[in-house]
Amino acid sequence: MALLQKSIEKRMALLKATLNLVNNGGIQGASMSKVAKLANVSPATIYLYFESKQDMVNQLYLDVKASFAEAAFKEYDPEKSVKERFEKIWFNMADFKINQKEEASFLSQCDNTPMIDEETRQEGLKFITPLFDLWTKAKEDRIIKDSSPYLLYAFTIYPLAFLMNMENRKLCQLGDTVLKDAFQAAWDSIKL
Amino acid sequence: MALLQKSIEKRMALLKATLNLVNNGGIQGASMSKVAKLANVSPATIYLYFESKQDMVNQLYLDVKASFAEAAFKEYDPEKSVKERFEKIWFNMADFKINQKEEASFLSQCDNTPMIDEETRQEGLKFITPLFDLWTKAKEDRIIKDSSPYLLYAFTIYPLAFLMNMENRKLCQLGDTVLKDAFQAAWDSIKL
DNA sequence: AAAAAAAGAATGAACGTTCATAAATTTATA
DNA sequence: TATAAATTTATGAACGTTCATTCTTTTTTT
Repeated sequence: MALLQKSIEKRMALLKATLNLVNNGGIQGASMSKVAKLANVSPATIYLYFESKQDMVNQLYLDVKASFAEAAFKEYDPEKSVKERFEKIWFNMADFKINQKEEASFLSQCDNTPMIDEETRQEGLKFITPLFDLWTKAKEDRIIKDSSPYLLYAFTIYPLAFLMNMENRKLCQLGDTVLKDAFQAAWDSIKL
Repeated sequence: MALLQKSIEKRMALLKATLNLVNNGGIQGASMSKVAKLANVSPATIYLYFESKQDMVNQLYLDVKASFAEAAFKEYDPEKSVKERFEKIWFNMADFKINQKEEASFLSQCDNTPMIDEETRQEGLKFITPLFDLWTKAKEDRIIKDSSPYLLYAFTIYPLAFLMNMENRKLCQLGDTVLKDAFQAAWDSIKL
C-alpha cells in the first residue's frame, strides 16, 4: 500500500528531524515547529502521528534503542566461546557508536537527562537482555568477575559513550588501534 | 562587609536553585522565573548577577566542576606511591558522586548535552589536570598502560557516573563492597 | 460524494529579557 | 551626628517571541 508506506516515511522523517535537532540543541532546541519545518510538514500534522512531543521523543528513544540492539547482536553466534561472543557484541556496539553518530549521541543524551519517561527507559533496557544473559553464563563459567550487570556495563560498555563524545568533539580519534586498546581495557576490567 | 556577603549568598542561592531545577527537569525545566521563585528573588534580579541564562548555567558548571576537583584532590599526598595516589583520587571522586548527588548528576547532564559552551567546557577540563599529570608519571614508570588520558578516563572515572545514575534511580546500591569492586575494575582496566 | 489526511492560522501559556520605578544603602553636607 | 543627595540594588509588570497544541479549512484519497 503506497499510502501506508507514505505514512511510515513521514513518521520516519519526523523522528529523523527530531533526532537531528535534539543532537544539535538538546531537547529545547527541538521545538515542534522546527521539527515540522525540517520534516517538510505542518506542525499540526505531527499530531496525526504522535500524541504529544513527549510521546514523540519516547518513541524516538525506543526506535533508536531497538536499532542499537539490532546492531549489537547481529551475526551473533551462540556456538562461539563466551569471550568471543562478548567481543563480538562489544565491537558491534562500538561500530554503532562510531558509524551511527547521531543515534548514539542521542542515546547518551537520553541516558543522562530527565527527557525520557522512566517507564519508557525501563522498556528500552529490555533490548539488551541478551548481553545480560551472556554475562550470567560467563559468571557461572567463572570467566568474568561475579559483579552486578550494572557494574559490568559501567566498565565495559558505558566508556564507549565517553570516547564517542570525545571523538565528536574532535578531541580524540577512534581508530582501530585505539578501539583494540579500549576493548582490552573493557575485558581486563571484568575478566577473571 | 555584610552587603558583599549578602550578594554572595544571593548568587549562591540562584545557582543552587538552578542546580535543583536542572536536575529535576533538565535545562528546559529551569526557567528563569522558576529559578527566581526558588531563590526568593525577582526574575529581574537574576540579571544583576548574570548576563543571561546561558551565562548563569556556564558559571554554575564551572563552580560545580571546581568543587568536584577540590573534593577529588583533597588530602593528596605526593609522597605516596602512584597507585596509592590514584586510588585516593578515585575514591574521593566516588565519594563526591555519592554524597553530592545533585552536583554530580548535574555534571553528568552537562557532559552529555549541548547545554554548556564548548569554551566553558574546555575551561572545566583544566580542573583535573593533576590527574592527567599523575597518569603521565604512571606511564613513565610503566605502572599503567600507555593509553591516551581520554581512554584512561573513560574506563576508570566515567563509569562512576553510570553507577551513580543507577543508584539515583534506585536500580543499584553503591555500598562499600560494590565500590571496592568498582575500583578494582577501574584499576584492572588500566594497570600494566 | 464521503472520508481521511494535511495544512495554515490561531490559541493561551510560558519563555528570556528589559523597563521604569521603588527600596535600601552609601556618601556628602550641615 | 543628623539629614539630604546620590548611588546601588531590587522589584513587579510588561516586552516581543516562541512554545506546544488545537481549530477550521483545504486538499487528497477512496
